[in-house]
Amino acid sequence: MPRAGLSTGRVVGEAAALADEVGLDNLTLAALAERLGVRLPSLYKHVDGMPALQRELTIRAKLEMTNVFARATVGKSRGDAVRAFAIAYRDWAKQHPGLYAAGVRAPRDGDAEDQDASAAAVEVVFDALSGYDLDEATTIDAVRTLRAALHGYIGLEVAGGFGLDRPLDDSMEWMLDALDTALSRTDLEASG
Amino acid sequence: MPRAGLSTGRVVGEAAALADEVGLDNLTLAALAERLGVRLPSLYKHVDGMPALQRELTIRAKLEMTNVFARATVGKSRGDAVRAFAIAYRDWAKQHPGLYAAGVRAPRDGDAEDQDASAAAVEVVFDALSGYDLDEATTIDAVRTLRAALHGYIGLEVAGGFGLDRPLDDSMEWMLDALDTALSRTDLEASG
DNA sequence: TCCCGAAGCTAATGATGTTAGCTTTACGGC
DNA sequence: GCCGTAAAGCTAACATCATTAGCTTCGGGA
Repeated sequence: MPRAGLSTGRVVGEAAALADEVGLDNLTLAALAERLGVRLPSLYKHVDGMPALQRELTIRAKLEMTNVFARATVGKSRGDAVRAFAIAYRDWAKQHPGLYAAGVRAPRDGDAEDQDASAAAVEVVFDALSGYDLDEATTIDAVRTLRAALHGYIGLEVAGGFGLDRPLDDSMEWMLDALDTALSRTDLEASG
Repeated sequence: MPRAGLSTGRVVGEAAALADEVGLDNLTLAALAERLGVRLPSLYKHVDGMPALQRELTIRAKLEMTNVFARATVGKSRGDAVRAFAIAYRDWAKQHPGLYAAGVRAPRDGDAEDQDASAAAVEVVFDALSGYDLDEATTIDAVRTLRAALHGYIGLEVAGGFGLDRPLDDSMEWMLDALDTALSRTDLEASG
């Protein structure tokens, strides 16, 4: 009988694909093993159990998001950067719902690799807002607001929480306009 | 041996308390039964399994939130109403993290009771924003934005996703100011 | 060629959710 | 006050899942 030829990377990759299909909550080692054509305990040669697999997914998600969002916002600033970031964020989250769910988990204390991945992802948001010339405190406020708005919007959207009769794109556009308005106001105040 | 004297209400109530303590993801019928001083299968006399229990929690959460938020915003309007709503929202979510997590789940198609509870909760947000005199489409945009901003903020906050060196209250305040600014701007445009 | 490490397997264990069917309690009707 | 019945709670059994232990075998490097 030939070997399956697994590796940690392949196991995590298939786990991500499976999570996108059935939801992160329904990701199970049993289904993952079957998908890989292998018995369940064999997975332990590549991944140290379910909690460790979830952690791997979290880190992979953060790294991918960092890349995608950085590429989407490069060369843009202010409102353009915010819009490009928002659209990339939403598209990626909808294409990878399981991995996205893994990506919004906070690192555990002392987990340096996860902490680094998180910091890099937040850094992209900082960069996207750098064109507004905000002071330090306001920048943090704005980064938190943008992250919260997008995270909440996506969360409610994929959960089906928006039942009202109006296109979701339009409301997202209004939300981004509102943020741009607030940022420009702060910008003027700070420089005036 | 005397009876435990359970009821559906008591079971769901203890489930909510347990979920708040250990997290909704870690809520288990086994622990719930032990907490109630009863064997696990006995729970099935009052609740129709784990999925049904989660649904009960979802509905209970929406009803409670509707009451709390309505009471918090009564007699207030515009920025005051938005602030009061936001504070009540955040306080309640932090006091009831498990129940809150259950409360942000969308109803399943055809589940009239859950749909009604959801509609009532959204209605409170509409009422809170009524003082801005927005047109219908803008109202929907604003309701979605406010819900998304708060849901995202709470989600990131309880997940420990905000690692930066600035008080969380201050950033929330900035976010609410930004929204108020946007709403007042729209207000002026619409009436000017 | 040999050999050793890693890949994958079987077997066993414990936790959980679920169903079936039994016993017993408590309450309402007589 | 008694008695029958519906509901409450129980034991037993089973399926699924995660995890650990220990075995077998493949495959590349000395």
